[in-house]
Amino acid sequence: MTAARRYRLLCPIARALDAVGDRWSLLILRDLHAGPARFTDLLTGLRGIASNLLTDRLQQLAEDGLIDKQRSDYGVVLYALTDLGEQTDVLLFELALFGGLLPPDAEPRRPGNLRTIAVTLKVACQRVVTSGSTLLAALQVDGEPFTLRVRGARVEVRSGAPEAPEVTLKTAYEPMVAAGDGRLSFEDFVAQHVEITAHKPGKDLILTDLLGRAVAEIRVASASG
Amino acid sequence: MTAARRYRLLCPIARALDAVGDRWSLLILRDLHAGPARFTDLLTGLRGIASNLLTDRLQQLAEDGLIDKQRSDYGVVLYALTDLGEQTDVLLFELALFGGLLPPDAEPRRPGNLRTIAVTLKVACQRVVTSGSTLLAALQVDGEPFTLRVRGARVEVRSGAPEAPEVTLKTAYEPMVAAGDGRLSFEDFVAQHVEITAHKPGKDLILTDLLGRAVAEIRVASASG
DNA sequence: CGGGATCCGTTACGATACTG
DNA sequence: CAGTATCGTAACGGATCCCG
Repeated sequence: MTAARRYRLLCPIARALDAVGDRWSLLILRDLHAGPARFTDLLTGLRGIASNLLTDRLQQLAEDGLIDKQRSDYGVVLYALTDLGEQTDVLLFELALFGGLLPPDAEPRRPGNLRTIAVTLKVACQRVVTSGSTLLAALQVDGEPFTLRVRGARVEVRSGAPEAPEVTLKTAYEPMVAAGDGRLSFEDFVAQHVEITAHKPGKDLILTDLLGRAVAEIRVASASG
Repeated sequence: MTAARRYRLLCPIARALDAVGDRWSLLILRDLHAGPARFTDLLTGLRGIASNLLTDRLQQLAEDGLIDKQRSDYGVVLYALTDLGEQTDVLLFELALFGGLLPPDAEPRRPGNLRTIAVTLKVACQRVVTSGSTLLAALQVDGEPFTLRVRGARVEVRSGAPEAPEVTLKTAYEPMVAAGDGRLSFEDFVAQHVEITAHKPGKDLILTDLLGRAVAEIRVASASG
């Protein structure tokens, strides 16, 4: 956001919006919660952002200290959340919670990738995880690989497949969102749209239990307004 | 937001932003959490919004079912949150929490009124209130009257003075925000910027205890990223 | 005076094309 | 792959005007 169009108020809500309030910014942060990403990952994932706008936003977010531009040994450019940027997770989750109350678009556009699911899934699981748990799961959503890791009371959801997963879960994006919105019960979701394979005994139950309580938590939080 | 500039994605975060993501919308909702407001209340409170934009935003928010336009007996037009609109409270609180981590502007502009404080104060108190409490407090922030009411486990913060307050608290806006941001300790805030009068014995202690725990909660939530 | 509507200059956005 | 450059269009900001 250029200086001219900032609110410049003392109110912390306005202050937050001056940093993340313009178009695309929150969606860029959302996708970065799935782990560091290349320019092109973001460009395709955001489905419709112009490349010059992506450049502008990335620079702005970097200026405000929310993201970092990294260049690996072989010249690969990666954008990653800073510690400050990580702290948008709960905020994004609350946005998702509120968005779930609104009717979905009649003919929504498909994003180029599904990094979009990472924050919401992470925070939802984080809220219900029991400390001391351990889990390393491979998720495949419409064929796209993600890693869900629980260590201690800490949950992590990242783009990309894990090395030696204890359990593998395959599902599809649309039913996932429908379950989160409450348009599809968790039981029907699992029965009809989930294929799960345990590589280590019992880990399949741990995963479905975690996901079930995460979805239940979303429903409770949505209803408690 | 016109149809052309909507994201139209399935992702609930994008869905939320399609409803509340354009400029001023979240700040309008923020101010409405202080209770129903007139067009002019919003116009002055938002400090710098153009009247045509306010009209546009109010219509859009009404279309999406977040607010209601009411006309009282004497033709006074009031805008109020719907039940759906009320549910933006936690979202706005999380924005405030995140904004508190960002450096405040060097020379912030003053809003025309202080409705801005209502949501944040309400949700912060809501999070720490002990069920069964009862309190009716008159707040005066820079001379502007607010009502803080606790009934059961329900907290309400509204613009305007209460009828028969059990306690009256006078303070100023800037130190309030500083205390919320953590730039000023709660003890210093109370000692230097708060004038409190109990009209019913003990209610002053109940109020300061509530506020103290609310501020502590904000600090904990901000640090736990 | 409250509650807007209209007009107009400026800025940001969106789409496409192009480059190291 | 990671952007830059250009350009038409839509949104914003400020001011003025209008009507009950």
